[in-house]
Amino acid sequence: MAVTLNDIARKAGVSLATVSLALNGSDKVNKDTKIRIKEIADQLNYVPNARARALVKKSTKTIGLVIPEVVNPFFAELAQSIKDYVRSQNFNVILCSTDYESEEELRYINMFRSGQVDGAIFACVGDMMAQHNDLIIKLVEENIPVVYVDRDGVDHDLIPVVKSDVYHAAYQAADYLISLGHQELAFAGQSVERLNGFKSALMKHGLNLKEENIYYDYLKMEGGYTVGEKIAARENKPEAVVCLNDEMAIGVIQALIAEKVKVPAEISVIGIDNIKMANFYNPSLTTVNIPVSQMGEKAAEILLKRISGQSLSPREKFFIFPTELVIRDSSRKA
Amino acid sequence: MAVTLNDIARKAGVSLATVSLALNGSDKVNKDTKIRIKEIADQLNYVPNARARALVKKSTKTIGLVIPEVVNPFFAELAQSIKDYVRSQNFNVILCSTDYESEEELRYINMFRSGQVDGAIFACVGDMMAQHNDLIIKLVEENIPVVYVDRDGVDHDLIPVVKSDVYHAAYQAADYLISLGHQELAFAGQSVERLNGFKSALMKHGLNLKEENIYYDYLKMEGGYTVGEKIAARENKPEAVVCLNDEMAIGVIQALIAEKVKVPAEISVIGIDNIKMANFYNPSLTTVNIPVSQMGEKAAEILLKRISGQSLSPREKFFIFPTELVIRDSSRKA
DNA sequence: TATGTTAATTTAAACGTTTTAAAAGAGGGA
DNA sequence: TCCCTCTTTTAAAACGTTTAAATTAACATA
Repeated sequence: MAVTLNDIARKAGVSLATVSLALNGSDKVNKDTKIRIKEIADQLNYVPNARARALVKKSTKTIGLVIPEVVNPFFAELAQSIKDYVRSQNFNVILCSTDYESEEELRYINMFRSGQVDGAIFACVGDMMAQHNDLIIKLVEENIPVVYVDRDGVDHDLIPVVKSDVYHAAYQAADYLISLGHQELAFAGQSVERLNGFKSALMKHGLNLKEENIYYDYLKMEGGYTVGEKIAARENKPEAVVCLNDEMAIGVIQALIAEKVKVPAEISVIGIDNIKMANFYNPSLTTVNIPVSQMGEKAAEILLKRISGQSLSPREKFFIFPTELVIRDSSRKA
Repeated sequence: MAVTLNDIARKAGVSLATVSLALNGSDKVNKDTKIRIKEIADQLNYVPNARARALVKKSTKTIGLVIPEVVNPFFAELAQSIKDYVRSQNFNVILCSTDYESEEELRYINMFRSGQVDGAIFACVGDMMAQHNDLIIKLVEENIPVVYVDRDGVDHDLIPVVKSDVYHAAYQAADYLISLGHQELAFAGQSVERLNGFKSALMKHGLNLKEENIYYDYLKMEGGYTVGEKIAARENKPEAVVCLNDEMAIGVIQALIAEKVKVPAEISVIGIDNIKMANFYNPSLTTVNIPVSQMGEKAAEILLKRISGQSLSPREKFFIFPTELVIRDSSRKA
């Protein structure tokens, strides 16, 4: 159905090889024939068959991106920035969302092994994903470069990692709240790294953390909402709460407001990520900025470097971005 | 580098064809050899080369999805639902975001023509995109099925369209506000169809629309914000405003609040889409629900039907979803 | 013994490119 | 005429599958 090199060759009265050469701009073919062939190709509206080309060139000009879900402002922005960079280098991206299911990630890994992509970025979090690390290493050994974004690496020499300093982000958040005079802080969300950063800030100021102030709830708005409800129901409430991410923070605030607890008058709430919504929420959300777009771009850049066979500088093998406190209206002095 | 059928054949001492047949479960090959071959394949960790397979089977088990941007709750949800359905049928999706640029869409169309996908869904809006309709028809004629989502179709028999009744959605929004007793209504956003729905509601109630009450601003939160500012600056403000989508509505409200205009006490604001955030915003957003997920699933279902060569019922060629008013806290009686 | 049947395996072509090595053609000089 | 060089074109292999058709082997039937 579709036009092939052969069709053009027949029409131009030359061999298929000449056509291929001509269209690829080889200087071995006569100028006039080249022009003639190009004209015919245009006229027939020829588009080379990517599958056939990929088969012989061993390159698909496509990368895979594995994220937990698109419906998540953080990962959406990550995806966007990766796509933007990669696209500027004439690559495409196959978006693979796992819905936090380990099984799904496995399917994607196999798909990548089947030669569908030239490389892949894994931005999937979660402990059960760690079990795939060896499979992913196998991927790399089969010459399909991989870079991790915000996922703990295995062996930096095989798999570069691009991260933000979320430990420090949580530290900054807690430290800031304490500097406002708050003494009893709560933490919402399940993330060892962030919880540790949170803890270390308390420790530094000689505050101790009660078990009841840690809420291991689901990392989305709904999870935040239930945390907010639990807090609202307590007699002696914490003075401030650090949330794993902005979505949770919004959920927490929403629940508190619904239960007539004033934010920030009675409780300060702070998020992490600085998604766009943080600035448009009401009250606007104090948070810690994580430079997602920059991270995505960096990861993409590193991956394409790897794909084109360039070697990486030591820094690029473990690239960590700093975070920054963004003060808005969901927090205030004690 | 990667393991091929040939490697397995050599190791098993049979021909390549037998291996292929065996692994594809053909009942022509002897039970024992089949088992033996499968064992060897497992042991070598064989994954068939998708490019080669695609070349001969003329099917990639992949579809393309064209949307304006991932960083947009509406399209993110659409993408998610399409991916979910398609994935359940063992297809993958290449996500293509155009950033509202016509040029980008063109590149994607050509990529689709190159045999990268078995079919495509176009959810891209915008007038300048219409100029690609003939190219897209060419795509279909080359046997790459296409379905449109929320994009005006050209010829229903070639390109099925899945829509929601946005005209009616805007009508519902305006009609509801009028029923609350509001007389002077504003509209924010550029969408002929929605504006027309809005107008028809006014007309039905004998209200006339002043030119100054139409704000043709950008369809995102920032756009909404500037609309909000403009409204706040006016002496005689409209009593209520219908926004093209929830994002704009949030922007409008945010600006109004910043300018000390109370929502909904002084102005009612209503959105369209019913994104998740609408429910978590503060005040929670009155809006008109558009069943994105259902639309995505339907579109995917229709596309896969087409790909597998099934014919469509007349209804499937133009599938329109009803919308539904969702009353929350950003609107109230005059 | 010849013939037919069935089951298992293999050969070979095909998919649409790229690319290397070889062939063909055109001049030019001796 | 022969040989050399240079330019242009072509043949053919390769990429890794699938699959229709051909082959082979084993065995039963007449």
